[in-house]
Amino acid sequence: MSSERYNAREAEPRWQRQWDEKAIFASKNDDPRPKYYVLEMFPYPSGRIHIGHVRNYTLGDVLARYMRAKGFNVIHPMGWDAFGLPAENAAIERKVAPKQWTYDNIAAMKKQLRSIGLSLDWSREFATCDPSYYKHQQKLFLDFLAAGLAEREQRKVNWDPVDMTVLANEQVIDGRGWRSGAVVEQREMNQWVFKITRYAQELLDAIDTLDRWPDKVRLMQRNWIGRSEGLLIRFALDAATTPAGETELKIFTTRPDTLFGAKFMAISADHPLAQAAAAKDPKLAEFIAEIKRIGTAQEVIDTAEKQGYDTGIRAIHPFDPGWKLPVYVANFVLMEYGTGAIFGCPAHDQRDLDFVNKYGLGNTPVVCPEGQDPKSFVITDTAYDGDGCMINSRFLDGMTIDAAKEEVARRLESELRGNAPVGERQVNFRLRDWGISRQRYWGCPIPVIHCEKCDVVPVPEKDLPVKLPEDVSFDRPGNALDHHPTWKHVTCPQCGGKAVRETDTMDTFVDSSWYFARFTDPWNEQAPTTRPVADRLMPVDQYIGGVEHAILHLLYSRFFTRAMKATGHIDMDEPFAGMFTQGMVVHETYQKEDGTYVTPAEVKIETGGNGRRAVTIATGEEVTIGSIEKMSKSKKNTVDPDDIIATYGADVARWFMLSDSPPDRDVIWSDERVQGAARFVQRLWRVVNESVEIAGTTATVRPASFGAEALALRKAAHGALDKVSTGIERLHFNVCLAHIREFTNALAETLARMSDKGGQPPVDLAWAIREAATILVQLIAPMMPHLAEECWKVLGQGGLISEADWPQIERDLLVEDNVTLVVQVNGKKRGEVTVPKAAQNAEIEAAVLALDAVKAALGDKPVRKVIIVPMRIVNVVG
RNA sequence: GCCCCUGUGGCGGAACUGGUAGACGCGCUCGACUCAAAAUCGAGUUCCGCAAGGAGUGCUGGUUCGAUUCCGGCCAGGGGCACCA
Repeated sequence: MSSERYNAREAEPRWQRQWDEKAIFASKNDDPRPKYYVLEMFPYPSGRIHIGHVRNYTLGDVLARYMRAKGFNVIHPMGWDAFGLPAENAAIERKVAPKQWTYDNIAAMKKQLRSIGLSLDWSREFATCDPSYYKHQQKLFLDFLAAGLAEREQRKVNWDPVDMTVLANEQVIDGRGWRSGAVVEQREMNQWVFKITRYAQELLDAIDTLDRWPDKVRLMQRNWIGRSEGLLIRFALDAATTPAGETELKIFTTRPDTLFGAKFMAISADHPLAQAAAAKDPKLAEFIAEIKRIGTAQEVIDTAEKQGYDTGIRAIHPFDPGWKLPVYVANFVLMEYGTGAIFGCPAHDQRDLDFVNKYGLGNTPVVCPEGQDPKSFVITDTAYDGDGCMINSRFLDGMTIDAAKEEVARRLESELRGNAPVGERQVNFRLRDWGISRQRYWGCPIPVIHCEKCDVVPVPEKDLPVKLPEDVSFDRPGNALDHHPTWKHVTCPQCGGKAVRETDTMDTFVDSSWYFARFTDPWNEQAPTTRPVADRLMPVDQYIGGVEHAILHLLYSRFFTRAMKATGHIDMDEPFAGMFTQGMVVHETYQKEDGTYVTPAEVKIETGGNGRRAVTIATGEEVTIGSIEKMSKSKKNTVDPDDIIATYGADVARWFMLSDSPPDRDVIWSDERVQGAARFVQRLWRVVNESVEIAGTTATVRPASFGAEALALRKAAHGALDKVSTGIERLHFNVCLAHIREFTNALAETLARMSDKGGQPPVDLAWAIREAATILVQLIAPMMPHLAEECWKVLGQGGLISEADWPQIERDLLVEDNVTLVVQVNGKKRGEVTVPKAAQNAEIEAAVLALDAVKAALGDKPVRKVIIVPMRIVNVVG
């Protein structure tokens, strides 16, 4: 063989330098071509790129490079989601300033990203911790505040008394703070919230328009928003039993049909009525305190028993003034949902049934399943929540559930007490407003000032950004910003009196809720976006990231885009036209006999006829090959992108990431398969070089006609081109790669035949070989750009393949004159016939019935029917 | 508990709107080249069977000339939500 092995280690940095020097991936906002915006979720600068990033960015890069070749102005930016807790932890543990730590990490990771050969537009880069970014975020906050989309609210939060900070639910483990281990308290605190609930219905409805989003994500968002329709009912309270001033109790129910099965009312411990009653009843006060102490942490909810305390208050049934219902304070009623009060219908709700069975309140079934005799229908310890016919319900008897719901709603809506109707149809959402206050230093400062006289005063726009101080100390737990000796002390912009800054910073999810819009014009120093530019470049055409962000990040971004529209920063509702959730990279685990894990780099896989075994490289000790799991430090089943690139090169890593597994499923990292990718790199290199050796590079005139062999090769080339093009557009990369390999095999076979014959190919075949090799290289260019550049040079093409146009498909070549039809007898394949495409059914039938295999399969049975599916199949029914 | 998704060779997976199941790759077996190894090339590889042939897409019914694909029931694995009234 004349050609040398392809040397990725030498070639890759060389091409990366060339791309950089020519800045070919930097997109311009005045580019007249149609835009295509590809975005992968930007990384948190933890210090190192992990293999999941490599997958994420490779997927996006294939699409970006393809769309660029198709003539689009591709926007493919990258930045850093740079605020967050790890920087503060580093500051505490390693005595390095959060800012320093973050920017060092960014520099290191940027270098790693470059080594992957991604076609990123670094001219648009920013980090969310840059004051030039968060300045605009503060402006957005002020605009939202002015528009009533940001508010201050009393909220219950998880408070870690040792670290002196609010914790997210995910940071509370078994009721304790994840870092301090302290028992977490529920505290009422003043929090800044974004009014996402104002868009609940809109966010829900618009999910239907997101036709390029995964169904799974859309469903998760629907469930998260959690719309339910029901009836708000004002129960009157028996005056003799209630604390002063309380005359009614509002409840929300989705089952007004079961109103005649009511046995009790239950209210949350936080309900005002409960508070009022507790003022007079020390035992109740104690009960409430107990409930609050236990809290509502996940663990507790699963195990805690339903508990209630009879307040002595009696509510009056809306359809029967004489019917009194006891009002309990119950530990399972949430103040945050509905009105914080319910009526209990034990026969048809399991939780209510458990409750009455504990307190001996009994139950009355009001919905009778079909085929059941109402007289003998009894509920003991399993509630019935199915369909049926109303019973024991006076004027509702005999109705369906739906009719009964309607009737109750109709009657209560028209019944007035005071000036208001007793019942009101209402829609409730599970979605809550988004609390954004965090008692953290390393986040975007909330630009408001608290003045004793003027209350909350927005920071004037001219004073933005409110910059984070850099001389902070992390000696004490809690918010370093709050501890800073001078930072928070300011004069009030309104009255000039003494005032303090808000020391809470924004949730880091805020930073990532609009970065995609900022990428459209990160150079604008005056405003978050440049309207015409943002309107033209948005929405993101294809967004790619992990499914773990299916709800929060994507929902917040959808809200933010609407809020930015309402405040005039952009003119659209949906930020992401296409969304793709990629799977994880997983790996086998290896365990020594003593149970300790070993990294893949430390083991060697031995294969043989009797299976695979793993031994350590150091000692040869056999280790157990364990389950395939998400890569994690604790299981030590990680691979380092740097190692992979150093050993095999970026193209191999990229090719591997794209092969075999569909991008939305998990991919198993396996060294054998990585080697398979490496083999393909060399094979492709050989095939291209051989093509050039056999067919030359000199451009020749396209022959007027092609012989059979040349034509076959051309058909393979254009067939592959067609399939790979549509495959990339559908993100079916694994199938694209299979087609590329098939086509490579076809070209290699043609070449092999040529060298067997030992001669020069005829001009038509030489031309076809050159064409095939060129198309092949262009097909792999989005996936393996470095190798493609190197091959492009070998092919004698000028310029960079990264700047070349996607080849034109000659559709004529995809059309066949003859079709091969599969022949079945009674649904079983018995043979094939090849007929002219224009053949009439009668001709086809005759040809099929003449086949020996068909005659044999039929035996002496007569032909009853012949089904001919054009272009596909013939089925003879005997 | 509620909702959703997925089950195809030894493995990852392919199969357009019902129309040749197993493309492509990994692994394995045999062979060529080599003193040898690596690399490369060739042949084979769903199962049963020497073969002819038969069976086969988690199991089980159904619709259809024909089902991996559509419908019903079940089993297994994974995910989301979860005192949501």
